[in-house]
Amino acid sequence: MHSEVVSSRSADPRDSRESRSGSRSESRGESRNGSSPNLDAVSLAIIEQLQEDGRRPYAAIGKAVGLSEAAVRQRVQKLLDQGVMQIVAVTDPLTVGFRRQAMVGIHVEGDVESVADALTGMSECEYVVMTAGSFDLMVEIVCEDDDHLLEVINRRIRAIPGVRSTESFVYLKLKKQTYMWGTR
Amino acid sequence: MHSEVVSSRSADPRDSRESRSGSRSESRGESRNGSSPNLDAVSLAIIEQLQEDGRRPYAAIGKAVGLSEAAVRQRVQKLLDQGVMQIVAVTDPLTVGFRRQAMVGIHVEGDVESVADALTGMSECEYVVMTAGSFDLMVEIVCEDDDHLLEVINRRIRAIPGVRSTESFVYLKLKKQTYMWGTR
DNA sequence: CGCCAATGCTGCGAAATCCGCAGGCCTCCG
DNA sequence: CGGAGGCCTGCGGATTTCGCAGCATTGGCG
Repeated sequence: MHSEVVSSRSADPRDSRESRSGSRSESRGESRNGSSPNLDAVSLAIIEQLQEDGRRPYAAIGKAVGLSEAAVRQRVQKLLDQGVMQIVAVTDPLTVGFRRQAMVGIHVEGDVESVADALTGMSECEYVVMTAGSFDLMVEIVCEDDDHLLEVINRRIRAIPGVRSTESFVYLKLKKQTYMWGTR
Repeated sequence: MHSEVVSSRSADPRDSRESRSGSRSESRGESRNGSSPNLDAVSLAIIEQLQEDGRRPYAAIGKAVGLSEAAVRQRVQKLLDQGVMQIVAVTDPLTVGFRRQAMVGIHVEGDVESVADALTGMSECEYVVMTAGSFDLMVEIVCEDDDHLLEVINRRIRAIPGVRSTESFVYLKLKKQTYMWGTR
């Protein structure tokens, strides 16, 4: 994702160091079944606990999964360091002042990845994915208002070399947004 | 990396309701459609801190935003209760065993919302949004493998009454995924 | 104007949690 | 056999969380 994994301990405000774990390359992962690092049932259970409440105490998690507090702490730290998991605050864009969202499908000529990289650098792009199908790229955009949205799509995205054409899907209503995979 | 997992803490997280007093916060809250959160600059700064590290201690946050520990704690609790924010673990689907993702555009005849509701009930649908444009709905799907994906798209989604046709965009590579709304 | 209720911040002990570290088991090789 | 590495437990001490009482500000109202 290009962003960083946050470390959890700290107690020091400027301790925002991040751990670099490859993470960018394993999305290539086609490896049948063997790709997953060390995710046993216990780690999965820990993740599940933290999906319910990212601030749940280690001791409570340990009781739920059958491990000591220290063991849970070590596992969580490892999952964070490895980039398998992040513990973050997620918000509803509408409630924090972004009133226009859109999905944009993009047709590319030439190198798709370079276009994707350019999009990745734009702060308004929350989500950039290379796809198979009639679009080469799909991008989710979060803007403050219509003017902002127009400017991003027409001036910025279409100005990227290699972008042949775009098609926009303005959000009318967000019906569902979860982050619960791994718990099914 | 990509993706994530989350889930709400306790009761309904989507409890988006507004506070009655239309407080005139100088930030970007703004009402307009009813959901006006009273988000001032300080709450935004708190959210920003928690987007970097969901487990950051209240005292550290307070030092960063200029508030006491107790005040930060009260604000965070309120943001959680109001459903403005969630603190959760997010994971990379690939590392948790989901190897196929796709965005599906859907053409609907008849009532769009009822189709959307049906999709919302499917656990494989992580993201359901009603859009303006050539698709009426866009859905993100997370599956374990190709068979699973095929079954979801061809058997389940197309079986929903009102679905006229679908177009799939299988993910080749996820380039970016952030949760930084409200921090720009 | 004064009063009252509501809101939001601070400060402060007590309780709970986090954190580092010292072992104790295992397993895996050389 | 011996040692290195991985993972767990247990344990104090430092830190953080939690609940509550005070205080200041704001807005409604007679």
